[in-house]
Amino acid sequence: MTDPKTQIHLHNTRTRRKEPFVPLDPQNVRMYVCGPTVYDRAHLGNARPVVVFDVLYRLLRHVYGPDHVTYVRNFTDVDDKINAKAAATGRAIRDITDETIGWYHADMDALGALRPDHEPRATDWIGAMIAMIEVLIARGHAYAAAGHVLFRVRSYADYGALSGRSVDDMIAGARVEVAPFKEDPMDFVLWKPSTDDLPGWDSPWGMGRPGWHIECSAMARELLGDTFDIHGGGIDLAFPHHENEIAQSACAHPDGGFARTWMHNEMLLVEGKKMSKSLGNFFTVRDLLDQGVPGEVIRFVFLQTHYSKPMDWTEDKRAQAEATLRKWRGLTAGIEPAARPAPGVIAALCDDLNTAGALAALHALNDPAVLLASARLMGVLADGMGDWIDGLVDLTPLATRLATLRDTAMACKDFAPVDALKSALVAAGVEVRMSKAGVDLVPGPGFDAAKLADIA
RNA sequence: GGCGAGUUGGCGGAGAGGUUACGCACCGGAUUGCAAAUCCGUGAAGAUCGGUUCGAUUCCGAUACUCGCCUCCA
Repeated sequence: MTDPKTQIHLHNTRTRRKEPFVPLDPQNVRMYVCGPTVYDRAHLGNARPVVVFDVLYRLLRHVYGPDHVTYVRNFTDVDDKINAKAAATGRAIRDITDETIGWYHADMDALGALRPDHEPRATDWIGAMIAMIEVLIARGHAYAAAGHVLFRVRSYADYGALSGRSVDDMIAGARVEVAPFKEDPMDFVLWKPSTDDLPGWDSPWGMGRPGWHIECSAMARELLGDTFDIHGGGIDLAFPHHENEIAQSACAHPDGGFARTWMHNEMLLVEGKKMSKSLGNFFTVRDLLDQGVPGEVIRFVFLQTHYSKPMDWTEDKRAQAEATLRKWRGLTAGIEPAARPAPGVIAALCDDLNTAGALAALHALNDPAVLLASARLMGVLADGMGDWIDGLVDLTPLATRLATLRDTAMACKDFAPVDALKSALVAAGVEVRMSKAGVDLVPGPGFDAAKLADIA
């Protein structure tokens, strides 16, 4: 499967350049992506990194072999938002996080995203976090104060390198009150105390719970090692989350390089604004699925925009994506995929995951078997994702009826009955194709099976 | 205020220092009982102002606008 001529290039946030991707170990390419905090349904913006890094995962598996890629995506199941929901509903935290993880899996599966090789839950790795915090304290990079443990940003000279800012700049722009027990305003929490009504674990600093960033540092190290290839997530995580991860990992294990390539996807926009809870402009993946928008269509819309650019979700894009998929599903129906995807598609994906370019290359293909194989490399036209295309309605009887009416009309020159039936079918969203060969009925965009009942 | 990203034809959206991106829509033609689908074809672009160059939408620098991020709350 490995083709020595296939060279992947990726834009590295750390160096701000597009670089040739050279894995530390081609036998085990390692990628960590920041996953969700599981307190509610994933909104559409949460789905973008999932699809982006799913495409990367598929590409890496294609280039290095399916057994030579390790993909880790965490579940953050300890967080104050979860605590708040538990307090508000009276439900157990584990109950909430289990349910939310189930939703997440169902929704991301619907988008055709492969499950990562490991999906660690933060609460299963508290010990590793405590151990890492102890190392940081021992090495002088962290200090305990007032039941908290804080990371000493001044102890890490490169703090701010990823996001391109200096500690002094950040302090100058700071607009938040500073806790009195901090040595420096920029110091961030590694561990914080828990009261009896909050989830807590025993630690050298008393009952408490981890801060936001330490989980990823600890779990990435446990599952991927001190140094690994790719770390990904949304651009909004670059600061402070990833900056703090780097500080923690680099200071705890200075010999490891932590992640070599950092990749960040841009935000999903709605009406030109980032989709976020605080703006109230969000909707969930499940909302769309329930409205009848197939996961494959959502995925296709995502792929139309390069991951490094903001993407506006619009009804128009949804309709176009659906039309294209209908066309391709029709072209590839009953066809076996070719042995290899098209070189042009692979080349586009290897060029910093140019999914829009790859889609364009797909349009240029004229062999359905190659189209199918190439599309599947990107996670579309997959088996099991195309159920939406067929609907559950057999249109054959109506096609036969229309053909009979048409034959009669051709003889007697009265086309009114034919046109009446055709109009009804069109009104129900059916594409009517009449040719010398016969009549073909295909569910089109906006197909509504309920309206067929009136015809029958 | 600091840091980062973006600005391409009606819409979406790529690549490349000099030759048609592509998709959708539009228009013309073939085809059709009329359509649809399909096929063929035309037109249409790169925020503004400078610079480098024989030549820039593509490189460099400003300006404008848009978006994102800026310590436990997010």
